[in-house]
Amino acid sequence: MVLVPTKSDRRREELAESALTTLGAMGYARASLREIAGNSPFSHGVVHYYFQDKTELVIYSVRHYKRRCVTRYDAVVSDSTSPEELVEAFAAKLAQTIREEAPMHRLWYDLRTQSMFEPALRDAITEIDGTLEAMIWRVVDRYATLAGRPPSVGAPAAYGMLDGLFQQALLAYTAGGEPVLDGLATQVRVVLPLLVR
Amino acid sequence: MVLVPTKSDRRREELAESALTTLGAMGYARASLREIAGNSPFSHGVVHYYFQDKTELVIYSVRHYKRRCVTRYDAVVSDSTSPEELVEAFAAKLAQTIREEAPMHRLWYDLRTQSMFEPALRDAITEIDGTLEAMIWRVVDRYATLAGRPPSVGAPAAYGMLDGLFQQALLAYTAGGEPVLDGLATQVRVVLPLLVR
DNA sequence: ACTTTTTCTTGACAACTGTCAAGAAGCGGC
DNA sequence: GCCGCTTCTTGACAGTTGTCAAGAAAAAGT
Repeated sequence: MVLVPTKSDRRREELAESALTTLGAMGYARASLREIAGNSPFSHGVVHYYFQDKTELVIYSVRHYKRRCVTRYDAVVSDSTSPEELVEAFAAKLAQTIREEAPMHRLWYDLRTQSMFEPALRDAITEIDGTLEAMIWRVVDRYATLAGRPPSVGAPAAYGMLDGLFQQALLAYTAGGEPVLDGLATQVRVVLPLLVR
Repeated sequence: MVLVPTKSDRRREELAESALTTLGAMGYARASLREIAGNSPFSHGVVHYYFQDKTELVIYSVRHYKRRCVTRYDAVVSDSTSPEELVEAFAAKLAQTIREEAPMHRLWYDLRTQSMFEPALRDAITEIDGTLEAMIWRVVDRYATLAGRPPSVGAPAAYGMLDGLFQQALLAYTAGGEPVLDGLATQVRVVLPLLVR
């Protein structure tokens, strides 16, 4: 029905974009609505014109972001013609997204953790987490196909393990910067082959 | 020098214990000093008599807790006589600690994530994370020995992957309760063998 | 018993929070 | 130019936060 986004929709996206900057830099708890509005072209009151409350803004923002990003590895999947090529491309992409979007990833882990304390976040987080699992599974499944061997673990386990490595790398990157990213690539080269028979 | 804990030390532990309850239930950001003191035999002002600020109290508390808990799997390591036995005991212990200490684990992941936004937390978190990695490595290394095969990944990768699975299970347990814990045990039975050649 | 020191409570502070209402500003149609 | 509607700003509200100082209470020392 709604083919073009309404003027209201575009404002919401604009606000969401500003919110993501602030949220990514300060985290969920420390990012106040005034601070968020301060990094936007608007004043602090406008938030409640477009969103019911802070939670709705945050959920909208992170949904907005993740929608763009669940396709991050699709090119890796479709362009690779051998298992080795896929591993390299995947490892490179992982390191790249930490380098270029660390604040967004920090925000994501922050929100996912907060959802354990704040039920209002739970549904949205669970849904997004599912799309991330599917995203990772497309990579693993494709790797299995290229290698001609069946996966050795299910989608949840594959996601859990790779997400654990990613989170560890993000944490180390936050404290130690660039150098640690090589370690992540090395780990991925070792781990992906373990995920197929 | 100090063989017995001073009276002051015991008060600090007492406060830390109360703080852990509140922090575990509400998370780092939402647990105010008044709330923490409210769940203790003292009033809210006493915190600044024993701790310089909130951060110091929180770090002291989580250090206090983790010191007790890094030995959690040591019995598993020393009592197992076959790889299969170790896997079962380890999987059972993982599920048990989620069941019995979920709030503490939520708090830990909360603090670890906050450390990416708050440099004041970083040193303590990094140090504790190292002891957890060592704890997990003792399990994996022992499994490798019992299986008569060398580990296929290093300590950081082993910790990253297993921690990822654990965190995923904790998240699912928080939303879905008891039933999901069987899944964790199943995953561990599949994954541990992948960590040795 | 009196003094000194340690321990703890109370009440206040300035700053900050999410929320909302009143009205200004902008903008369409007429 | 005027009206009505949408959009946005301003300023206020009630509540909360970490922090700290003043002094009460308790304990220790003499």
